[in-house]
Amino acid sequence: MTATLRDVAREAQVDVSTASRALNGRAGVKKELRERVRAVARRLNYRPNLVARGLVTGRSSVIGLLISDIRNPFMAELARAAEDAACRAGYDIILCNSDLNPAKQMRYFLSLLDQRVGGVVMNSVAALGREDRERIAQSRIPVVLLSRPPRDCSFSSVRCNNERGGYLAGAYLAGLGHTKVAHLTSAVQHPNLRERWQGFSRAMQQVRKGRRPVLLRGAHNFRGGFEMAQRLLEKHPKVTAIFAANDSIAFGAASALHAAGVRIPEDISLIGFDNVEMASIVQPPLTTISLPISEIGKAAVDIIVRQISGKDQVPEHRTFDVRLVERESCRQRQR
Amino acid sequence: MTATLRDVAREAQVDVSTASRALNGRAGVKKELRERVRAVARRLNYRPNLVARGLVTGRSSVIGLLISDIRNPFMAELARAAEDAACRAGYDIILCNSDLNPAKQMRYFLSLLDQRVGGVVMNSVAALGREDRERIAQSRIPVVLLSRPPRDCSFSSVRCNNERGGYLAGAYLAGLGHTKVAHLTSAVQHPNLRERWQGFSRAMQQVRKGRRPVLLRGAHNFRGGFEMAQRLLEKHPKVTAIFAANDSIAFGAASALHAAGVRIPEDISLIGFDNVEMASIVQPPLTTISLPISEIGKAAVDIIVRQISGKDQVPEHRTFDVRLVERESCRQRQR
DNA sequence: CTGAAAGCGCTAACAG
DNA sequence: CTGTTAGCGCTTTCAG
Repeated sequence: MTATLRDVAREAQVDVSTASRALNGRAGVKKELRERVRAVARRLNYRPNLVARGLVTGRSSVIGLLISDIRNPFMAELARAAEDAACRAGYDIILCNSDLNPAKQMRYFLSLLDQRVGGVVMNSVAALGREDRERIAQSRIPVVLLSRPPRDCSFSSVRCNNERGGYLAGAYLAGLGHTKVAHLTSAVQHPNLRERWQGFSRAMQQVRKGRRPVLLRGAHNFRGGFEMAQRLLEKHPKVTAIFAANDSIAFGAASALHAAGVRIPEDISLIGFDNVEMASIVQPPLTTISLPISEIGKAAVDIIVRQISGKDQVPEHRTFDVRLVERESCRQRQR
Repeated sequence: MTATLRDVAREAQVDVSTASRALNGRAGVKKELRERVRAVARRLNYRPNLVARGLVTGRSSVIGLLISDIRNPFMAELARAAEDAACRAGYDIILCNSDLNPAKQMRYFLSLLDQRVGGVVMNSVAALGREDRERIAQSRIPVVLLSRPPRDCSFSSVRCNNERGGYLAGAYLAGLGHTKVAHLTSAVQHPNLRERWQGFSRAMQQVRKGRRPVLLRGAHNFRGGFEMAQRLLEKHPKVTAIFAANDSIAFGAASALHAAGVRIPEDISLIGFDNVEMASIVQPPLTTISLPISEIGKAAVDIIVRQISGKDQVPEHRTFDVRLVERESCRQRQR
């Protein structure tokens, strides 16, 4: 059905190897021949079979993107930027949703290996056992983590300064006079989330009268935020400010608060993390910690691409800065 | 580095063909041998090279998902469902964002062909020229459109009843007494969006005093909705209700309205389309047309999988029903 | 039931 | 500069 290199070669009356060279623009092909081959290829609608090429060259033109859940707007933005960068570099992206489930994550990684992807951008390997981590390292393909990498490991990483982001959130709330605060985060032990919590705690410890924040764990999505806020209202009614570990959690919390007749920011202040597009449009607009999501996605793919083509397999690490975006979901604590 | 079938065969002291049969569970291998081969494979961490397998069998285990933009929450939900279904069937998903740009769309389709994907789920081919459509059809791989297919074409399709959805929105607004209404939709001539508009128009024509709705076109995303609403306020200040062609547009419009001091639903009623998760959490919660997004994504992949494995290449068409979800963004028109 | 041989479509030495 | 040869890792006839 679809024309092969042999068809082109036969039609142009040259050998397949010559046709290959001509089409790939490799040096050492007479101009006239190259033109002829290219003309035939165009006429036959020839398209190179990347599967075959990958088999012989040993390198594929596919990159795996193994994330928690594409429905998380943060991940969608990141995936979009990653896909754009990959496309520009001539790569395709295979999308996998792990829900941060370790078993699922490992299964997906192996299946990406089966597809002989050139590299993988993935959330984190913190939840995986030593053996699995070893297995990933042994695969010898470039891996970029979207979180702080474990010590002495061969993976690259791209992330934001989570600790500082958490600190900014805490300092901001403390500055508004809030002493009884809560942090809504995930049940999963993800480095990014842990660091946010650490930064937040550090900020709260620095203020006098600062009590230890209430820590609630649940699913790190809209529903989880909703449920955690409900629990919070029931068990810790004195809390005057909430720091959500990401914007999705914040949205869920806002929804629960609203349903319970608790006003934001009059009754409770709310601050998020990520600054996804939606943060600016919910009512009230969400004060949150902003990070360059697209740049992170792009940087991750760029590292993979560089490591695939170059031979420098030295891991690269990039940390992006964060900043607080003040909108309308927080205010001075009322006496 | 990674063990090959030959390694397994040598280690198990059988021929590669026997090893292949044993591992693939094909009939006609003595039990004892099969066990031995499998044991060796496990010991060597053998994983089949799907690229090589695809080359010889001619069928790949990858499906292309060629959509407008994964950042659209509707698409993210659909992609997630599609990926889940694909994974269950042993397929991987390659993600491509076309922005509905015809040239980009075609480029991506061809690049998916280069990867020898087994099939493609894509938005629509309406924007493509005849020649490109022909090219897609000639590829002979199963294609599922997420919109009404052009007549006499060989593609399958999965979609919702857009016309009815538009009609429901129109009838609802008319029932609330709105006669001066506007429709905010995309500049792109997408069948889904056109059908929504047609249904909406039909509903408005049925009411007495119903004027022709104002029709505004822009980007079918948050920003587009924002800009269209601004234009609307400036040029058509008398409008009392807005039907947005999708929820993202509605969110953008809500934001612009809010920024201009126009209240929803007191001053203007707003209804969306898609019922993405966010619709229930914005303030006020968005009244919208609901469709089974996940089922659509799953159905699309299921059709591809069925057509790849079975030999029935007859196109399949599925239409899902819609319903109106009444929340708080619309109210009776005030005199 | 198992092995030998051919070949998927392509690239990459190596000769000429 | 071009053709010849070999082979990537796997499946699949075809013999034995």
